[in-house]
Amino acid sequence: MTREIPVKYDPTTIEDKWYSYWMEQNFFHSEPDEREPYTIVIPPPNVTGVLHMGHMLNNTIQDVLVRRARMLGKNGCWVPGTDHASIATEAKVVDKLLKEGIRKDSLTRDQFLEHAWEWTHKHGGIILEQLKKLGASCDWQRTAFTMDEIRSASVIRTFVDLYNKGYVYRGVRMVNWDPAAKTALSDEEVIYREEQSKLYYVRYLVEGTTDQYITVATTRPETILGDTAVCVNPADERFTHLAGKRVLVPLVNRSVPVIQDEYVEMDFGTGCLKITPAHDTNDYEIGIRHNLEVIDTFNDDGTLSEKAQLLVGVDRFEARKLIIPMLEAAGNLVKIEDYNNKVGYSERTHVPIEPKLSAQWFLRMTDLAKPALEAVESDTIRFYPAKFKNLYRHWMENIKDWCISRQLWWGHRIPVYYLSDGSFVVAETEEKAMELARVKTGNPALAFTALRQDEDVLDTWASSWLWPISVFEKEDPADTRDLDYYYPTNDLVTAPEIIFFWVARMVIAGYEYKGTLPFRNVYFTGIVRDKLRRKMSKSLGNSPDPLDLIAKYGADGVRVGMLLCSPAGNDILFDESLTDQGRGFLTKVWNSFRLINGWEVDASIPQPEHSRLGMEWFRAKLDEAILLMDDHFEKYRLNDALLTIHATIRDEFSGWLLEIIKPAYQQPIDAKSHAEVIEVLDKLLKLLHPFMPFISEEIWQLTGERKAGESIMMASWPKATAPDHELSEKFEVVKELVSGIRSIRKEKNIASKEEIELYIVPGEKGYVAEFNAIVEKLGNISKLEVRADEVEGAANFMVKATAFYIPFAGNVDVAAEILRMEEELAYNKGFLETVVKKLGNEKFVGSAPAKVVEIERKKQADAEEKIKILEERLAALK
RNA sequence: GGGUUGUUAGCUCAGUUGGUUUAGAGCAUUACCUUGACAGGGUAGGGGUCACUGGUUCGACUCCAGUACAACCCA
Repeated sequence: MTREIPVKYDPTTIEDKWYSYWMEQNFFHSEPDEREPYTIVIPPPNVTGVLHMGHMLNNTIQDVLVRRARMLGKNGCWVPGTDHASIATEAKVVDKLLKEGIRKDSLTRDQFLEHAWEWTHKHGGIILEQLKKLGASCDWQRTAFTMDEIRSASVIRTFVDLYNKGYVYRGVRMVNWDPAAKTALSDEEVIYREEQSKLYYVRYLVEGTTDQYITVATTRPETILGDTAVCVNPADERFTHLAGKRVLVPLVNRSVPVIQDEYVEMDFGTGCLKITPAHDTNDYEIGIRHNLEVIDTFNDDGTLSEKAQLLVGVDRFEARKLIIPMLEAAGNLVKIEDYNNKVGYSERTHVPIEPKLSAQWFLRMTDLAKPALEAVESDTIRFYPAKFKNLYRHWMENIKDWCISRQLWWGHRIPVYYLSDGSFVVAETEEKAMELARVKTGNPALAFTALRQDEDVLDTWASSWLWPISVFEKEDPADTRDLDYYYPTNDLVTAPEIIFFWVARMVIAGYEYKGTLPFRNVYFTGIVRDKLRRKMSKSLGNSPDPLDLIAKYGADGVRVGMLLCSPAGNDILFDESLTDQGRGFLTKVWNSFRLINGWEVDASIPQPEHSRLGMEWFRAKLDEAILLMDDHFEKYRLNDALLTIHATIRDEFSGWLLEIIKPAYQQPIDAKSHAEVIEVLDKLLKLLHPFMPFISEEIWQLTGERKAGESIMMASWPKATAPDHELSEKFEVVKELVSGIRSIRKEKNIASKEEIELYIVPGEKGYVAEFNAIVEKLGNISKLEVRADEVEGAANFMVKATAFYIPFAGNVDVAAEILRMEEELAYNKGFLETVVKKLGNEKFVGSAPAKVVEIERKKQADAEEKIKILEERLAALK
């Protein structure tokens, strides 16, 4: 059945061909049926984003999992979709409009949203199209978007429900304020950077004195104008005399108390801390404890407000420069020191964050978090690797209320409607809000214009946390057929950096709204970094374009390249040599098939003994590999599973089996061996398919008569029968022997084509002749003979306690031979010594398990025998 | 400052209840093979006192404590 196939494997055309075929056959689509479901929801990428290396890794892993699940007979469903990414997308749209000369504040909310939707429609599908190139077997008919109708309705419904249950509240809190975007940010959206700054020492006059001062150290002298106390540690004896006194704030001469709080570190700065409750999170907490006045001296854009009294309207950084000479002139500046501190920056606008008091919507988390913590603690939800449980627990136990409002337009607008008196109602729609408002006011004629909806939108994660539920919802929320079938999902594949943003919150939402977990297993991938350990990012320009990589190495090559080096949770240091390895393997698989494909089959010749033995051994080896892979998959050790099939194909199948059964040049192969090798190849391809879907499909289609609509992706995962471990172990000795022969050939310059003779002098346990046929073939041996004694003038080597001799033309270098044997002897003696020492220890023999002691005794016997033989042979040579 | 995790070959990493011939893989490197599937190959080799110091144990890369260094998370 020789077919014409190309010498070189061309991934591009073959990958496009099979992806189209799978799509036409609708293999990726899933509908509920009687099979066990296997569900993954994609971590939705940013709708206006493009594919980066992190997505490649993450989605390759998901594809591997879902493809294997289908082959195991499960109803595999991988739901794709995108996320509206409120702040990131809005920032991009604002930038784009600015380039067109349009300022955001010149537009109405509706006009701006029109631009945002236009942008979304233009860029929204790009990333999903890119995933197709990778081979992702997503159920595209289920593609969801966090801002489509169904998902939006779900978000709003949830907000109203949480409000009605008392979890949502409006509060004035210290938030991370982005003065450029003029919005609050969550803690997770702030990036702290080490920065060189100054520590300013400023003295405050003690009230009622003319020469007593207390000196504080601060990095932000411009906030002095908002000071409402000076704080010392109660244990600090240097300041006990000041307790209860008051001091005057420099420049504005406000009288403020000296308070005592253990928060102050005695050995930092002067041991005195100025307290500005409006502009520092810790100061705010202290302010609450000591009932301090709060003076907000900043405007929303970061300039100083009327309340500052001085420098009104000046930007905060300009104010810092200007206030120093003012303090100096007033005689309050003591000294300035260089200082390194960490400053928070906005992840999106890159300006320093201003801690600011602001009215925001919050979600009370403490009660909601309880079942979510329990689920992970009890391993109801499993983390891979498990070390992330610690991180999760730490966060959950110290959980803070979640600030869910954002001062943006792009997102789900908060369904809160204010009345003219400042009171409000919360409802899913304006109409329902109106009803509530009419009841509330007792005025059935209340007009719609009397209601004003909250201007803010919800944090994006307030939609993402519903994702495992909302992707299965229908227009009619009562239609729960899909949700009932696919939920809880099975596996979530994501990055550890969003364990709080997303994973924890999904678990919370799952328990609150479905009463059960959203997924059973969470697989944390690493971060893809470059060789210098920098995270790969577009802004750094250190990331290759994934599509270029696919074009160059093939999707299969890229997938394998990434997985080869990525144990769960470990960062991967990406280098093109990895994808190069992937491509190398692709070529190896192709050439192995090309070899088999090129053989003429002759039904009249019987199966040679070496082929019969080789096949028998390989079947045992393959069974071992299947069991090992299943075990690796079970433990989510995907790269180990890949390494197993990689080694089985490259080393065992191509390196050993094919060499064994390969007919002589231009000779046909017997029909039995041919059929058998196709059979094992078929299994190997199936085991390979989750990792390399394209080449496995291409070859599988060529190895038999396939009907239209057939595909390896719908084939069954191979099952192992009890492997013959004894056989595969015995074969390892054969490998050692063949390697020994190859070494001698190399050492003595004997060409592989040249036939040689092999003489065997067995040790006490004798020589197993079972595999002689294979040894003869692979070693190109013309004569194989077991003897009782030394062969003169021959190269030799040992495997275990058996000596092998190969006569050759030329002189034996006796001196070199002696040297080599002496080295081997020394090694064995050293080894024996450690074993004997161990066995000589009564405590060891007494307390170690019998099995372990037995193994040690066998080591001893083996080493002693080998030493004996080596000594005899050395004596004979000398 | 608090927490978490790590430190094994030149590099990136395995090492799965402490014992499996005195530590494994890939890459890189060295030598040979322009072989009849595969030079994007093949064959054979070199390379490690498992960060350091103690402790537990008959036995420690593995468990415990401390030290040094690194990364990440939180403030």
